[in-house]
Amino acid sequence: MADKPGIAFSLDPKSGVPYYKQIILQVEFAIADGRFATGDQLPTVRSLAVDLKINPNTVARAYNEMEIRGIVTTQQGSGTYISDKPLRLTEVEREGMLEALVRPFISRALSYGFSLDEVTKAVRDAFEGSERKEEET
Amino acid sequence: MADKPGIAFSLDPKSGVPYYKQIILQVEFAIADGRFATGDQLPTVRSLAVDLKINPNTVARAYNEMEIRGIVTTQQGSGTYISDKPLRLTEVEREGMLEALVRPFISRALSYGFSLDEVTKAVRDAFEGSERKEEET
DNA sequence: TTTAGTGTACTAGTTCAATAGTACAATATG
DNA sequence: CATATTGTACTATTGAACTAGTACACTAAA
Repeated sequence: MADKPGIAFSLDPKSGVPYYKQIILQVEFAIADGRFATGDQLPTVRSLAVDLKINPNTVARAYNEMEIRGIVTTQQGSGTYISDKPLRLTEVEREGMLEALVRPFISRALSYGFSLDEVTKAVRDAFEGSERKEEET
Repeated sequence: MADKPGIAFSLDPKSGVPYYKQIILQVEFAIADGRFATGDQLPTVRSLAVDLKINPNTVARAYNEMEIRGIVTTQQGSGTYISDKPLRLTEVEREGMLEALVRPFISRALSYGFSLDEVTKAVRDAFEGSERKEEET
């Protein structure tokens, strides 16, 4: 509790997932399971770039996308921080975003012949798998 | 009922979705809502290419991907047909595929702060939106 | 066997996403 | 102000995805 070690970022070059997306995912997961909380500072663009042996711009791109999504806020000269409220959207925006998220997912599930029950169960399982981690905090 | 007019393919060049994927999606949806059934013949590579004013190889690529996925079977000299069983997977394969489909979806939903209830409801809505079309047949 | 139909193979061109290199701008802090 | 630390802008390169052009190979049917 004395120091926040931050989270351990790592990249898998062979995964086919772009570096900047890997960074975003790791931050998102860290927020989801409590390793990052409101106000926490992310590693600086440069330090993370050195750490991961990639270009600062690649880190910056990840941070920028997250800022656009409202996940973090950046202040030049100071650093990048987890947003006060991870997401502050109107109800309409939330619904629109959720629908945009769900639609392609469902269309694929449908074309593969999965039933509503199967999908619902899989969704619940996946959710509970994630929530379990939070309970430990 | 006398003739099968087939489905009306169309492409949107501005959508950003590759042509071959648009074709796949249209076939998948046509299967999902009953406009295509087992054994039906797809338009030939050439005729669809002429129809959509694209290269035969682009159509062929769509058909190939669908064959790999088991959605259609092709026979040179004859044509391309909807598979006997749209998908014939073992239970293990089905579960693996579903999980692979669900996981990234859920991780995004989580990072945006959506609850299980919200997601479940959205999934059900999306599903019913698709099923409704079937009831008309 | 011929012929018209089917899918396929190979090559090339274009576009765009992803990343890096490098220099710049803003801010905190002494 | 000075200077170290923060994020940012601009450009270039690389590699992969996508599509097209064209020629080929297989099959059904006359």
